[in-house]
Amino acid sequence: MTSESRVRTRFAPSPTGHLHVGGARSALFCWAFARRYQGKFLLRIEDTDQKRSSVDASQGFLEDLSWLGIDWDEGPKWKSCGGGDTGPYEQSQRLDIYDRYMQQLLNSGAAYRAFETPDELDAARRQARAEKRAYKYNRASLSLDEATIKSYLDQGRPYVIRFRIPDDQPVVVQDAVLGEVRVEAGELEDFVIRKADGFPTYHFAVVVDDELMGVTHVIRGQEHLANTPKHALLQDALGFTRPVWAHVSLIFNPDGSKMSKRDKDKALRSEVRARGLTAPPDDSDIDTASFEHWLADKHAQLDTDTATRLAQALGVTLPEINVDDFRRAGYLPEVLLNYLALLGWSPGGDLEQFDRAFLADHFDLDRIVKSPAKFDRAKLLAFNLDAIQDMEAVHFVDCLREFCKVYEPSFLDMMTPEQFDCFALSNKERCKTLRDPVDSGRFFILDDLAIEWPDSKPIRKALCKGSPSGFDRLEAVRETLEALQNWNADSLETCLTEWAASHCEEQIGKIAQPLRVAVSGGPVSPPIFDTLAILGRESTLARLDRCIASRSALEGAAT
RNA sequence: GACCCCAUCGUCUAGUCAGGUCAGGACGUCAGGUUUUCAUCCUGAAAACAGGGGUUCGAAUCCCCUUGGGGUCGCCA
Repeated sequence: MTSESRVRTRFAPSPTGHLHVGGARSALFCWAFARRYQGKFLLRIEDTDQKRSSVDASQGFLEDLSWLGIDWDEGPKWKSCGGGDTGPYEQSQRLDIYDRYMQQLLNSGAAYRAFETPDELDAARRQARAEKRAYKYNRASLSLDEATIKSYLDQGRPYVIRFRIPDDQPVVVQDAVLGEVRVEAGELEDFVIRKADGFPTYHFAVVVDDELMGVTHVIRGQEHLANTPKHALLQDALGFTRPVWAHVSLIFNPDGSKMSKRDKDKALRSEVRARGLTAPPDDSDIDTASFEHWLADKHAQLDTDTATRLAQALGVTLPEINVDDFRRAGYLPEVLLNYLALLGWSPGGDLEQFDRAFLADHFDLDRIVKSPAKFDRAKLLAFNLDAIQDMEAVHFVDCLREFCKVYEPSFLDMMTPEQFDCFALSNKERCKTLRDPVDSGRFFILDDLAIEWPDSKPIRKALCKGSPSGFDRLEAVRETLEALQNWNADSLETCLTEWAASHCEEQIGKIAQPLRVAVSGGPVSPPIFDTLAILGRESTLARLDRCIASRSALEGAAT
């Protein structure tokens, strides 16, 4: 491959909301393809919608991308990524560039000014719909004479610029995954390339930027397939070279609906409607005006924090759809990356689990799957488990510590570093996510006085059933524990195994489970010796005593 | 509705481009087993070429139709 034909790919998100998994997969494919051919991967922020763009959101994208390990060679600067000399990489900074090319099209007659108002167009669309006709812009402004146009301009009438679709010629585009895609003449309408506010539309900006940034391969979601003929025509009119397109199929929810970044808002809105709420719940901390606006506009999105608060107030579980959601849920970045790659691409054969380096060596366009894929959380979870089990123990401890630092700082505050290490290690073999240990190990950081033994089947089974019962054994073992010399997992194991030999017919479970319930308030914990070691002698005995003291209440409830 | 895209176990997929192995793997499911709880772990099983027509000695594979699914139809990207 010559240096001129060096691969250059780009990921071009609009900075609205967080990076969702579909976008992440597109970015990953672009990245992998560039790496595979020693090319460049660029990042460009498509912020030509003044109403929706926000600086914060694009920061979120960068963070999400870099968490996944997708680094970009050119684009916005962020840590060690970004830079490059085909920028600026924010479209809002490139307005003068677009205007130049816009003028070129205007001069050649390939584009023209159109003065219809949004309301007029809206009415025309509705009418077409009512008449069961496909709507297409009627080119009314194309036949305006120059004097009229000049007078409109003098009056300061707002206008857009439309691209004039060449007549009578079918558009054929080659797609690296789909093959030839053909659209007959007359199917396309004269689409808008510059909005009334002077900003280019997506179609125009994307074409100009891809050319100027030397993009050779455009890998993107199939939702863009219908736009591609428009882009091809624009490129032809501008004298640009067409890139290689590769349209990747979409990712769906298990129920078959499109996995959309708006799913959270959808879930929230439908709950709000189901309850007939017209004002935000008291504890959601949302002001009424923005709540009403959000409720009325199905395109509106709540930011993550607000959505989370509202979900809590409503008792709704939000679907995981953004990269950040999976991070919060305790998935490992390399696992998400692996799974995402597998959703729509495969290396062939039976290989499924691989890392970033493998992708960078082996990824190619010809193995991208054409059909849409459903996102299977169970499989992701299984991959995450495999990865955690394969990890070096010390690395896992580091990962869990990092996770807690961000999402569960109380675990670090309430435990000594030694306790935390032991806590992490005792969970490594049994957790599927980084969140599992903190969810199931909440009791570790609770005050001893906060542990309760609610009346439930597993608790009664462990404490009340049998003769001797769990309570009987707890009372019997207390003294032995109190007298134990060195309080650590090994000595606890020796001690309790010996004790079980003489008191439980060598069945360690007979004492393990009552102890587990006594110190945790529930039937689940890490291995019992680790659990007691982490808790320490003082907490263990305090919880034991309180549990024993609750005996009559629980036995009373059981009858 | 119009246009475009897609179609192998429940799910992700290998096999398709160069027709010829009991259609392979993984996740999930089910049945056993190991285990101090949960989670692991081990063994085994059920499970698919959407339907119909061609072409061919032979079709998951090539062609056509039907059906089903999806995308797009914005001064969003």
